[in-house]
Amino acid sequence: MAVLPSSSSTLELTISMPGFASSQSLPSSVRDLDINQIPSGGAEEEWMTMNMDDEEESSNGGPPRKKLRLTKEQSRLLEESFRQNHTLNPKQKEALAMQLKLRPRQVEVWFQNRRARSKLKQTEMECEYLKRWFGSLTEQNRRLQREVEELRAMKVGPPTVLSPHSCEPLPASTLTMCPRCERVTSTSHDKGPTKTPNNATTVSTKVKSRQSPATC
DNA sequence: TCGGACTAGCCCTTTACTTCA
DNA sequence: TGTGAAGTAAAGGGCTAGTCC
Repeated sequence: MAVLPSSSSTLELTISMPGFASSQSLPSSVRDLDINQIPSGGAEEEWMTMNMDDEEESSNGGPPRKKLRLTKEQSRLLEESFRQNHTLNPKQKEALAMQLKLRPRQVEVWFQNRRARSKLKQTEMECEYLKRWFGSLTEQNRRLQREVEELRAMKVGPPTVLSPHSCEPLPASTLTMCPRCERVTSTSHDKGPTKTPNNATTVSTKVKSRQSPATC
């Protein structure tokens, strides 16, 4: 299993640039449109207002906000900066905004959205991993149940389970399945050392906390 | 030392807009 | 040409930590 994060806060993802791939198929006239360039054919003042001026305008009953597409270069620089740091201090934000000819608020919002996308991707990957883990545990459980049935059926055979206390072999007839954790135990409910599945120790703490209480 | 007011930054949810199939 | 889905920029509200008085 290759995708297990060591911790949810430290997962590094390689995510394709949002909207970047899809933009490749755009007509060049659209793809190369630079939102920071003044559109030809007038409306210069409006354009400057939308890009650099007071951002409260649209919330005060002004003209409806216009959704802007970031250019490839802006996206590239933002991604690059995001790779170095997932958060920006005010100075970095200001500098980046200057460099990109955007408002600091736009840079801030972009980072917020980018963090959200990153988190979403991470959650999806964790979900996928847990699904697969669940599947393999289910299969393992099935196998163990079959094994128990077989052992019960062949009572005459030599016992294969040792008591953790006495190290004496336990008769198969004394073995039961714990209804809670579905582990095979002896009827004396010995508390021997338990082992988690191979990867269990690397699952995030959230997952760990949902495991059954150590009653078995 | 404690607590209330204020501020900045972040997250989460929602909205608005664009693009594409 | 119309439409729904997906992607994403932006807005707004809530929470929290830090600072000041």
